[in-house]
Amino acid sequence: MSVTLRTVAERANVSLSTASRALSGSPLISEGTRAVVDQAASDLGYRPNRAASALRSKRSHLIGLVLNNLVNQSFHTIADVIQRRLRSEGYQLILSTTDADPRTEESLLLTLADHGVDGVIIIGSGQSAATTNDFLHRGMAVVNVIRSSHDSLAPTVLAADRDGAYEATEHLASLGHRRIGYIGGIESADSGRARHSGYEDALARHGIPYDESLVLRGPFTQDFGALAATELLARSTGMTALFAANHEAVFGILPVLMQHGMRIPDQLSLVCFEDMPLLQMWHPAVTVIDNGATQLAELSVDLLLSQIRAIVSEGVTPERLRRLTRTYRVGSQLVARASTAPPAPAFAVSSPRKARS
Amino acid sequence: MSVTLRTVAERANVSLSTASRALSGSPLISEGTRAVVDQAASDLGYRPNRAASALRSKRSHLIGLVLNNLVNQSFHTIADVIQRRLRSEGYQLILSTTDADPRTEESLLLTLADHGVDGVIIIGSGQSAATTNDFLHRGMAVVNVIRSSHDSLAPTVLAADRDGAYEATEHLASLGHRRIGYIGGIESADSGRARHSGYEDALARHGIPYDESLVLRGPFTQDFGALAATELLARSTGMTALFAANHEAVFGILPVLMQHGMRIPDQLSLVCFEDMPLLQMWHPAVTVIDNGATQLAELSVDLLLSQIRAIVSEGVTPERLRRLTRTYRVGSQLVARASTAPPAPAFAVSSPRKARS
DNA sequence: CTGTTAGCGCATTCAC
DNA sequence: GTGAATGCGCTAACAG
Repeated sequence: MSVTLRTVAERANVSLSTASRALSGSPLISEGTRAVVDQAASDLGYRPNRAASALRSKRSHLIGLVLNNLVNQSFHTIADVIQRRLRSEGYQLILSTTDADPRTEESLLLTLADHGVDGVIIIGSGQSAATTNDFLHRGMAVVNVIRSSHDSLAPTVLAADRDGAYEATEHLASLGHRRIGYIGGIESADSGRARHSGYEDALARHGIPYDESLVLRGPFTQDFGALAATELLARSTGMTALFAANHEAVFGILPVLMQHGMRIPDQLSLVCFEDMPLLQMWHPAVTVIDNGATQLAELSVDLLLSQIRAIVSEGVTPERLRRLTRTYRVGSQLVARASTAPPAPAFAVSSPRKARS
Repeated sequence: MSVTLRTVAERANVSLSTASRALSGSPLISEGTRAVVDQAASDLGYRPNRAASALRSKRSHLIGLVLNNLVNQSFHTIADVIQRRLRSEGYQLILSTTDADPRTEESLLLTLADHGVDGVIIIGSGQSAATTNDFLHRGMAVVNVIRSSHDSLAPTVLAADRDGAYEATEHLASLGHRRIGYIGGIESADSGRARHSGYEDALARHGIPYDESLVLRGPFTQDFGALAATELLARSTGMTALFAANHEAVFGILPVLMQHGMRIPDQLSLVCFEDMPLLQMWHPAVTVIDNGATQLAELSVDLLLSQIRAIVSEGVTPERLRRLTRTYRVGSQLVARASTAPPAPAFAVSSPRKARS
C-alpha cells in the first residue's frame, strides 16, 4: 500500500540496492542514476522507514537526552538547544526526565538503548557509569553534561562553577565589599561544592576572613532561597553584598529583598549565578554569572556527533575509547549590570579601598 | 552476539513464537511456559529490539510532541508532564520545536512519521491539518493542544482563554475598579483574541465603557511588556487596575511597575494570566489566572492513549474518526492573592507619591 | 558503477 | 497452547 524503496526502485528502473545507495548519498553511484532515483522518490513522495533502516543498519537517527526536569532554566535551555542542533543534523531527540532518581535514570537509559538510539546526552546522577560505559562498548555515543561521573569513559562537559563563583566574589571584593553573603547549594552537589570553594578562594585571595554567619547552603528550591535571604537579613552581619549561587533559590531571594525594601545596590550589592531574562529586566538589572547553558549544549552536541562519526569510521576500538575520556569546561562569564556597586561608605565595615584594576 | 528473542527461546526450550507471545503477555500461553520464558529472559538480561518490533508490528512506542519552544513556561510544563505520563505508560517522547514556523512544523511531522511514532501531540500553527488528518487515516493518533486547527479531525484541548480573561476582569470590576488596563497578545493569535474578548465582555457586563487608551496589544515578548507598561503608566488614564494577559510580557511589566515605584495593590491592582512560581513569591504575591498547563497536558495524553487503544481494537474506521473530532476546554482558575484590592478612592486618579523606602 | 542475495529481530499468520 | 514459516523495509556484503 505505502510507497517503499522497492516502489521507487521500480519506478526508476533500478535495483533495490541502487535506489538505496542513491538516496543515502553513496559515492559509488553515477550522477545520472542518482538524479533518476531522486526524481522517482520525490514523484512518489517516498519517505524512508526509519525502523527498517535502524534494524538493518544499527543507526536510528535518534538521540536520547536524560535530565532531571524541564523546569530549571538551564535544563530547558539545554534541551531546547540540543534539540535544534540535532534536528539540523538529521537526528531526533528522545527526551527523558529522571527527577534526579538514579533508578529512574538507569531504567531510562536501558529503554533508550532498546530504541536503538545512536547516542545519549546525560545530565545524570553519576551512578550510571557502568551502563553508559557498556553503551560505549556497544558503539553508542555518550556525553556527560553538567554533572561528572568519575568512572565514566565518556567525555564530560562541565560548567565552570568554581571559576564563576570566584569571579563573582572577586567582582564584589574588588568593588570594596568585605562582608559578602553567600547563599548556595548543598555540599553534596558538585556545583554546590565547586561554587562554594570559588567563593572561599576569592575571599582568601583578597584577605577577607571567611565568616560562617554570612553563609547559607541548602537545597535547590525557591523556598530555601526565601528562608536563607530572610535569615541573612535578620542577622546583624554588616553584609553589604550578596552572592546568590543557587539558581532555584534566586526566585525566593529576590522577593524577600524587595519585601524588606533593600535598596540595590545602595544597601546591598547582588550577584546571581545563571542568567535569565527576568534578571536582565529586574530593577535594577542584576549582575550575573552566565554559566553558558547554550554553549554547554552546543559543545555536547559537537562531542556527540564527532563520536558518532568516529564510530562509523573507526568502529569501537580501545584506543578510541581512551581518547574519548576527557573533561571540557565551558567558561562562565561575569555580566556586570546595575545591581553591584561599591559599598556605601557610611555602611561599609572597613574603609573602602580603591578597586584594583 | 547480543541476546535476542531467539536466545531466550532456546534457553527456555520453546519456539520463537512462543517466547514472543509469552513476553508480550498473550493470553493463549500457559502459566508454566510463561514463567519459564520470563525466567530465561531475565536470566539473560534480554531487552527487546524496538526497531524490529516496530517494523513488524507498526507500533514504535514512540510519541511525537511538536511545540514552539521550551522557554515558555506553559510549554515546558506541558512537555515535562506529557513526558512523565507517557513514560509511565511505556512510551517515549520525541520532542521537536518549531519556533512557530509552519514549514518547520510540517517537515517535523513527516520526520516523526518516518520514525513510526504511534501518535503526535501538537501545539501547532493550525496549518498542518492536512498532514495530521492523513496521519489519522494511517492509524496514528493525533491530539491538538492549546491552538486549534479548524480543519483538523483530531481532538483539540484548549485553555479557557476567554473565560479566564472574563474572570480576571470581573474580579477587578467586582472590587470596584472601573479603569482597568489591559496588556495582551496580538489579535491574530487565538489566545490573544479570546482573552481580549473576555476582557471586553466582562467590562460590558459591568457597564464599564471600553476605553482604547487603556488597552495595548502586541507580540509575546518581554520587551513588549516593558514598553506597554511604560506607555500605560505615562498616559493619564486614571488606571487603577491592570490585567496582564500576555504571559511573556509579564516579565517586562513587573520590572517596570517596580521601577516606577507603583504600590501594589494600593495604587494599582494587578492580575496576570498563567501562574508561575515567581508570581507566588512576588511582593505582593500576584493574583493570577491559572491556565491549567498541567491539566492540559494530562488530558492530551489521556486522549492520545485512548485513541491508540481504539485504533488497536477498532482499526481506522470512518465512524471512529467522526467521534474523534471534538474540542475540550480545560477551565482556568482565578487564584486571588495580594496584588488585587479595591481602588483607593483618594489616590485613584492622582499622581503617584514617592515610592516607599 | 550496478544487481543479486541475504538477513537485521520480531510478530503474526497458519497449521497441528 | 505451541511450533514452523513468512516477511515488515531496508542496507550491506558479494559478485559482476
